[in-house]
Amino acid sequence: MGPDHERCHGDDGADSDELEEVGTRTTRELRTYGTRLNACGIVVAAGVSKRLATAGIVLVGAMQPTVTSKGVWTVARMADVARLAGVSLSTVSYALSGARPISESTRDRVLWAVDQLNYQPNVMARGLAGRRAGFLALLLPTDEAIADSFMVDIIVAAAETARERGYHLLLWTEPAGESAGLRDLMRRGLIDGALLLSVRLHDPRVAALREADVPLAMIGRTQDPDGCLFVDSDAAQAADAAIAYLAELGHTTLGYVGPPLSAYTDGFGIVVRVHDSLVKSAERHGVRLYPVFSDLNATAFRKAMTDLLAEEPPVTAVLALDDTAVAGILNGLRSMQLSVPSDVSVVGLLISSRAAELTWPHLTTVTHDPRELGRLSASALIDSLEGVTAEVTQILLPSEVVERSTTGAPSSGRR
Amino acid sequence: MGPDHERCHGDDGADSDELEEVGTRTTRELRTYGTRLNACGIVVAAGVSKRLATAGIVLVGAMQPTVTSKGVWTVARMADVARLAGVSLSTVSYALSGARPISESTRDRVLWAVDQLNYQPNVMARGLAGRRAGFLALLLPTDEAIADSFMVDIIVAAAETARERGYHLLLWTEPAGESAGLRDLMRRGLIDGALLLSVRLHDPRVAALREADVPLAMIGRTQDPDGCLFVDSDAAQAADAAIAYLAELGHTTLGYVGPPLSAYTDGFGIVVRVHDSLVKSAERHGVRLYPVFSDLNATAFRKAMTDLLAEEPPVTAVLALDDTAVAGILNGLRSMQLSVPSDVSVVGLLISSRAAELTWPHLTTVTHDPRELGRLSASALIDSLEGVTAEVTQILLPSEVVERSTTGAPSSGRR
DNA sequence: CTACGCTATCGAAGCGCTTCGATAAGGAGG
DNA sequence: CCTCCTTATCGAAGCGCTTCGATAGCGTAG
Repeated sequence: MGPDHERCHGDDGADSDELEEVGTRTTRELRTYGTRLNACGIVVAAGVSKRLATAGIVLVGAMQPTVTSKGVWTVARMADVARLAGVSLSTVSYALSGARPISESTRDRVLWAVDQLNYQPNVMARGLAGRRAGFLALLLPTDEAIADSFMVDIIVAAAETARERGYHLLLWTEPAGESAGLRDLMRRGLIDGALLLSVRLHDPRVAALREADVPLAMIGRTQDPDGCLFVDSDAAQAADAAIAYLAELGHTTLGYVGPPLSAYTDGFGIVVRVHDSLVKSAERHGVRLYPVFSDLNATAFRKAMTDLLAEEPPVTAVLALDDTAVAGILNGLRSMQLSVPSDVSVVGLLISSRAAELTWPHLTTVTHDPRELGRLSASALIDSLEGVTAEVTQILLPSEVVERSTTGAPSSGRR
Repeated sequence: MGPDHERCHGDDGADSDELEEVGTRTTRELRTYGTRLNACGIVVAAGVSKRLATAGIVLVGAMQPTVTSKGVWTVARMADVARLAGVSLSTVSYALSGARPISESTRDRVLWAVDQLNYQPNVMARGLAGRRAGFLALLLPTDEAIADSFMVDIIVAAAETARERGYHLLLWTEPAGESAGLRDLMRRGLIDGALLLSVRLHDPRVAALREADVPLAMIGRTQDPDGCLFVDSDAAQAADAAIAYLAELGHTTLGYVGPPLSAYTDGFGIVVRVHDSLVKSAERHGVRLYPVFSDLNATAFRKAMTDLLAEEPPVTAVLALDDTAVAGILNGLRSMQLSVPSDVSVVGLLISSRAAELTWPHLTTVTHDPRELGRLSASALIDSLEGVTAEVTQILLPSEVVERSTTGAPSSGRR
């Protein structure tokens, strides 16, 4: 490793001169990846490039996907496939892309040759020549993130899905609210589409992408996502499920510890939607709901809990959205000598199981698999890119109650 | 959005026919990104492509980086820069890459033109023509991950660093232990180097990459990382710092709740190194250390704690490596009616602050900023790619004690 | 039997850049 | 004053693919 990979760049530049024609194909055509990947040679029927010889590579036989002992390997190009299949370059291209009809027999031969040579299309060449680049960007705001515990899962799932569908996932980080770098990215003709993480109600990235006509899928959604593809947690359904669950347990007075007011003004959609939905659901289910907004620190949480318990009647169950908030609430209750769930039940909304199991007692949550967010958004974006669906996919993921150890029936005689 | 971005692909194919020469440059040369990015036009002095006209775009003036109201924008190519600077294409290339000497005055003019046109080199073209692709792959095992709470931070930091240095970060997911997909990736001539996450002591990915001569940097390290670039947590130092810290508090009998034995046999380097280092450090500091291996579930953790407290004398402090383990231990202690830290102190090794603050009491940790892992590894890899350093960078990141609320002096009279 | 329209395939022209050999312009040495 | 170098710049040939127009072959209708 180290600087070694540069070694064979000191090319004497004379390699193609002393090479004879081999069939209809010059050795130049058969050139190796040696310039790029040191010690990688292509097999030539007769004549050994000086460069390869220098690199100590012995070339034998015809173009085969053989990997010799010394790490010498061959990289088949489309021309090799065409030759082996006995068709022209363009036929191979069409056979693989399906852009024009190719007879079944020809296609079979091409596919056979592809398989024989273990051919992998060169991404760069494809991107340069065609309209499709084969890249999706995953736009990741760097500064903060609400619902943070979902992040890794979303990312990994999106990457896996992209890969399965033949795309590459590019990670693009940028402070939330900016889109200058993103614009550059787009002008480089590099990406086919973008996946937006941590979408705000008014997200400048969306405008930038739409203006440049880069197809995009939001994970989350803006205030008015009309005509724009998105996959989001169904906040209304989750809120309703949570309230219904607590109501069923017998709770009639609930508290909701929401994020600090700044999260609302910053335009985190999920925060706003959960809040509104909780209020509506509480009404529908005939339970009282006291929402408070709390900063994300121990004192604030404790104050929030004190306030909620000072209501008349006091709350018997508390809901929270943020994983820090949940930990803080449990912490606050404990320091007030109240036990969970016998004194107060706690429910976390849209919290990953990873985080839920780091609390004690383990947190009852109303949530869905965060991987679905990554998987579905990538999938929908690719569908739209490839014209599989004519419609704009908009998905709201329903949540389920995962009962762990922070919830129970309200204590009858407390206070 | 949705299927819209495909609209102008229904190209009538007649656009270049009716266009006249403009200066020395045909309108063909000035072609737009319209095929790729619908509704993006390039400004032509005379003659409007039918395709652009159809898209409702009005073209005026000369090639300028103007972004008109309707989202019409121009994408400068190197030829545009060359023309504006009054030099040849190759001169621009050399001026930008520095591959050949270019006079200062010329370079200045080129840079001025680049700035004027807001030129961004096309990544695909550069990758195709040159030896440098401009991509780094971040190899992410999909199945599991020890030290999981570091993951997002590492990923984001690596992406940011790559971007700052002019590289793109590609996310490549693959089940740990496999490298077939990785091989394909490399044969596609797409990546310049790879960043390996969750490296095991014997990691097949390393062999695959080295065989293909793809430069790589490990985040973590294999058993024998000789000659290979890596950035890893300094397990020995962290272990020693933890032991020293507890010894200083007055603890003389410590427990270590290690991951299940399978983590050792699976070859997670960090697990093995922490274990060994703890044992050595304990000896050096003259304290007793009882290591136990525990499965990652509540019963197992409780059993582990029971065992440790049954030692004679019983342990007064417990160390753990995994964040689940830490939560489990705190949980177990609580269910045994023992309080933290007055009865038992708990220290987490290499646990992110995010996770540390989800526990209650907040966990004292011995750790470093996980972002450093991402930042330094990306940085070192790029340095080695660009030949900045001749040496092989191998970094062991030191940790610091972050005292939160789970540690204190041992209670004198317990039990 | 010829004209016509299809379909499957081919050839060639790029995509936007890097890189290599060639060349013009000076400077030094004879 | 001419030759030989050196240095800065240019021109052109690709990189490996997609795509467009052209063409050969064939079936069908006139």
